[in-house]
Amino acid sequence: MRKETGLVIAKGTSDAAAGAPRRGRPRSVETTHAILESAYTLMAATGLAATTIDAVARHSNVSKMTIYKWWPSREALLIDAFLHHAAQMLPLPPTSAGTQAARARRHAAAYAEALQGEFGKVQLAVISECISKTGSAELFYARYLQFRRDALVEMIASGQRDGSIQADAPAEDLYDAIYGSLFYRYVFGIAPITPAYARSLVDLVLRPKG
Amino acid sequence: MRKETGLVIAKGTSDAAAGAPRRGRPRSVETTHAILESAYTLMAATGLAATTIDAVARHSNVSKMTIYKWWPSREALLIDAFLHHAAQMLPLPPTSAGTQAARARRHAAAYAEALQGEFGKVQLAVISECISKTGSAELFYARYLQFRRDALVEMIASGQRDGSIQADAPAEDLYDAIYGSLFYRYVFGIAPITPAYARSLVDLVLRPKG
Amino acid sequence: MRKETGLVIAKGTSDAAAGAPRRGRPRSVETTHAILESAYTLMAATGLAATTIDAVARHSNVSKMTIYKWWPSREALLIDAFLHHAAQMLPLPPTSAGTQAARARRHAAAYAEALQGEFGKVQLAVISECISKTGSAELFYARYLQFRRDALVEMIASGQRDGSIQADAPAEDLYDAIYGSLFYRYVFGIAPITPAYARSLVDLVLRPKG
Amino acid sequence: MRKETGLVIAKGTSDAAAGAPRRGRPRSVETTHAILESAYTLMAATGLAATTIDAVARHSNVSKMTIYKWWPSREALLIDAFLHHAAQMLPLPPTSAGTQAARARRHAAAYAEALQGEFGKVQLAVISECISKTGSAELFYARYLQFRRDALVEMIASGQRDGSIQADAPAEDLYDAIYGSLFYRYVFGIAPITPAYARSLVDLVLRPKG
DNA sequence: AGTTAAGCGAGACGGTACGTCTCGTCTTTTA
DNA sequence: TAAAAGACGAGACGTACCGTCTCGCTTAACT
Repeated sequence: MRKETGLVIAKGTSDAAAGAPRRGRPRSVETTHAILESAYTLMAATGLAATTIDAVARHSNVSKMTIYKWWPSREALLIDAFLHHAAQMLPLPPTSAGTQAARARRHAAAYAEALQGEFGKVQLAVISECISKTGSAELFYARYLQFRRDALVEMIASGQRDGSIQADAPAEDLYDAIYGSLFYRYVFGIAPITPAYARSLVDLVLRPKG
Repeated sequence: MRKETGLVIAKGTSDAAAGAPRRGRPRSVETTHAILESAYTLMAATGLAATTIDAVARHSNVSKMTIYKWWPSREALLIDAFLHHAAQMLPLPPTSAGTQAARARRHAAAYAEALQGEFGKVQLAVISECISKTGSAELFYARYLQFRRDALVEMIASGQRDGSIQADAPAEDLYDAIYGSLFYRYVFGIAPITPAYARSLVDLVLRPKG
Repeated sequence: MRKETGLVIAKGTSDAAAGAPRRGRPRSVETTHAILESAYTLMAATGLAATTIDAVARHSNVSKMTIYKWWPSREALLIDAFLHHAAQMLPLPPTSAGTQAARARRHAAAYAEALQGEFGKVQLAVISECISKTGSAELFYARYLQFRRDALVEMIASGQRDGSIQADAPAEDLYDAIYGSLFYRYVFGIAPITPAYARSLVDLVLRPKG
Repeated sequence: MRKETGLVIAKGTSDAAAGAPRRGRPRSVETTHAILESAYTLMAATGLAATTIDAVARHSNVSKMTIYKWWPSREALLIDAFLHHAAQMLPLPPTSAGTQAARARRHAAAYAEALQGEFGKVQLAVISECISKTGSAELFYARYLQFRRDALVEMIASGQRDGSIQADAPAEDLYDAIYGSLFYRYVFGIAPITPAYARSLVDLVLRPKG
């Protein structure tokens, strides 16, 4: 089992666990945690714009130098802070009972649920920061989304193979139609993203049997 | 009848055209244009982060005061600058020949085409700026997207009524599935947004007859 | 009797009274007064720094253009506003009874008295403004002080001739020693300028007989 | 024993020298010097009005923040810049040979000499700035003048005690009569302040024996 | 036990944008 | 033609954050 899914940008964190006991004073784990917690807290509480490096340093009682030492940029820190919290929050697609269509329905509903809380707000802020700095959210995709999307695409494909999902378009397209819809509505505030809507959307796109 | 579609944030722009000849020196049209053109040019050329109010003032030879007088915030200016250009670029859905499904297909393809150029880049930057400052892109939706979405939703509904579109979900959901997919893929850089993909997506979601 | 002692800088004021009935709308006397009154009021009430052209325009309900039309600069306006009020307030040296020394003593005491009120504050502000803009207060001297100094110097000289003033230095030097002392103490806030101090100073410098 | 005579406004300057080795990066001495030198240079060269914080920052290659960090206001900086230069330029009253009256004569002549150069111009500008901002030049007095005045007053009093100065008024009054005269003439540009005039003034006021 | 390498907090610093302010000029309409 | 109304360019104001830099103290591994 992997402890980290390769998502962490900060240098050194994994090295510490691995092999060679480095010379000098080892990196303080509490400090790293304090930074990430503070970053997440500030993002959630005061919004993205107010989550400056200075503010994180103040809130966590850590010097700016220490932050700059381990994270190359603001978006890197924000992504790490998001992952630090989100990893547990929105688990990978459930392997639980039911048809693949039912599982897809459950996952979409859970995601819709999560979007309505703090998670949605912070996620969007992080994505926005990536876009602002790099022109797109590819970094966020690579570090967080891709893994989840791949898993769900595979789930849909499997449903197509066993006949429980009747839509015959590429599974990627089906996934994007579902989660793209949810994301689109969320970003533009078109309507509240309810679990019910998520479920109806899955049925609309996947056309499950029965 | 108003010429503008309610998209302009800057105060007074529309009042000037309408009725009462105001007292005092009238607002300079060239100045307004210079500001908007400069803002768009800078957004496209140097990116959103470099498109500061100071930079726009420098580039357009306009004083900062004048900009702050007519636009309450940076995002307001950026949206206006975007609209100023985009209005012509991505016209409303065509009223041209063919079934409603064919017209929807054409519009989606045109949008996909546009996304690949400068337009897509700038649009995304503006949306991201809105999110950064206000927490969501509702402002962008209200000033730009809503009008277009409403028109296309009506087109889809009309296709459903005359039977050329077989999908029987609410037209809004169908629209969001199409354009949400395009947006999602674009934001996360999942794949190039080709006109072909846009057309296949329309067929997948709307299930046109024949 | 002279109405104005040639102190006014603003153009046109005297033309209005004199001869030729000019073409077009005549200059409004109330406007001129309103400007000067407002300028003085603001100087006394809010201090010199807050007495901007904009503030005067606002307070007097006169357009900025009108002020700029008649006064070439801020200090010109401030001097005029000061003269407008001060001319009556601190009259020329009294021609009343007593020896020249007694009259000098009385005038110095009256000046000391005046310095302690609003007059002192405004006068100093105007002088300071002249220095800030032109490097010295020569303009203030030429328009206000010189006339008064000349009169008093002559009074002292007359006292020297008739023997009531024993000091034998040039009368200018004696005048400057008295009023320079008062001014110096006032500017640097060394001590309150009391009439008693002014009188003792006159006696110290002039050494009157008896 | 402190080297400085309490004239410096900038915080921390003296603390650095004293005792406790402070934490963090120590304040840069070159930076402080560059700021003061630039401020003085600009005052002398371009006048007080042009000596803005921005201009000082540009000229000294120092960030505005750094200036604002150490000086609370423009006048504070200007006074410090003046003191920085003036301290050497116009030394305290000489302890050299001769009677007290002769020494007073020499000091007055030296002051008159200095007034005619750049020093007089800058000094007056600083005083004017104090008046503009605070209503009087008490700040300038407290930080610069008082110390010198006290020393000279004591010198005059000593001359009175040993009989070399015959004037029997309070020594403060005598000092103010001399330096007030010089200041008055200088401010209003009544006449050039020559060393000869200064010496004759000392004789007029102090009436030295012989 | 002493040395050495790195972690870390405190805080100075140059740079740059922020949003506000006043100045003095300019351009209209109204009287 | 005077005056009011108000747009405008210029540029200083004081603040904030950025990312870099010196310091000096602390902590552990290595000698």
